Amino acid sequence: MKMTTTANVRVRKRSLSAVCPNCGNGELVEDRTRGERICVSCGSVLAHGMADTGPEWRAFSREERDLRARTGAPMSLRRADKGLSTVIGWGNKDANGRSLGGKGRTAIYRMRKWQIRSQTHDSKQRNLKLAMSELDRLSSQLGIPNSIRETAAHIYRKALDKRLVRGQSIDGIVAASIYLSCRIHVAPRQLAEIASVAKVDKKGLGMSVRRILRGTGIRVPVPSAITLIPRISSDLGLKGRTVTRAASIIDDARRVGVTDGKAPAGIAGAALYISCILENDRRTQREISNAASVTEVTIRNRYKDLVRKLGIEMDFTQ
DNA sequence: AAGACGAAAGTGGTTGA
DNA sequence: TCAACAACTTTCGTCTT
Repeated sequence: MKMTTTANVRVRKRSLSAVCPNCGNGELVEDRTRGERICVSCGSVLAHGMADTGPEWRAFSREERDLRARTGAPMSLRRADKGLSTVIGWGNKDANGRSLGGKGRTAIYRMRKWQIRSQTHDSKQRNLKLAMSELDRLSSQLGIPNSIRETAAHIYRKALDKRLVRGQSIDGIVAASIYLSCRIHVAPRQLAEIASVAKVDKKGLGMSVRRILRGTGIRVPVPSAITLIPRISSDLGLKGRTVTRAASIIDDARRVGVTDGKAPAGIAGAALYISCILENDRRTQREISNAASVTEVTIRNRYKDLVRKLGIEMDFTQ
């Protein structure tokens, strides 16, 4: 993935020329959830992998976090206690160091008791700490923006509450939460993509995803081929015209009903392959299959299908 | 030599009895 | 629970550019 000089991107956002260098007209729009800048008229993705505004450091405990953070405490679902807990110490002394007498002591006992009950202390907190640090690590590596991270954290908490994490690897459930969160934000990543970064295999990840879906009753939109187009085509560095053409091919395909039951990535890859040829912006089947995380064979099968069923004229002589 | 093609066998998931 | 099934993958030999 290309990295742009991200430091400048955000600061100079307003002073950017509003004209797309690809199509010459059109207006540029920043899509923060995907970390991309997009031309509204031709659809070309002009920059991606934009600044990750999260901290560049990692921390494994509250103490480390507090030590490293250079700003005040935000309230975030991604912190094990949402950053809001108060701790009552164990000594039977008051603020001046004097021992407490009988009455004060029983009061403190009572407060301590309720405080401990109010945080399902130990195991859950420990679990969340590990999970949230893994969540940050994974999503940084995948370039997942904060909004999607928060949703992922929310999903993880839900899973934890429903005891879905018991007996499963924390990492696996975290990865699954990220996967689901991406789908909810209609910025789908594929299982294989996330599995390659997480310490779980694709099969295990899929099982965790279904476990969460079943256990929590969360509803997520089914990923469609069209939502995969921006991601795949920006990896390939395609022309804007090629991208929009691929999108319209998928539109047609859906109307004709060619997309049912097929892997969205296969359809997306095939549509891109076709529009690459039509727009004379050639990419090999291998390049596309890599970007779409499917095999060349699948690209071939799908694109034959599409060409046949949509009656697309393919002219290879150009 | 690289890319495209398609056959054959294998895999994991879904469906229906 | 099992078998049948569709979609997809892997592998590999062949053809095309």
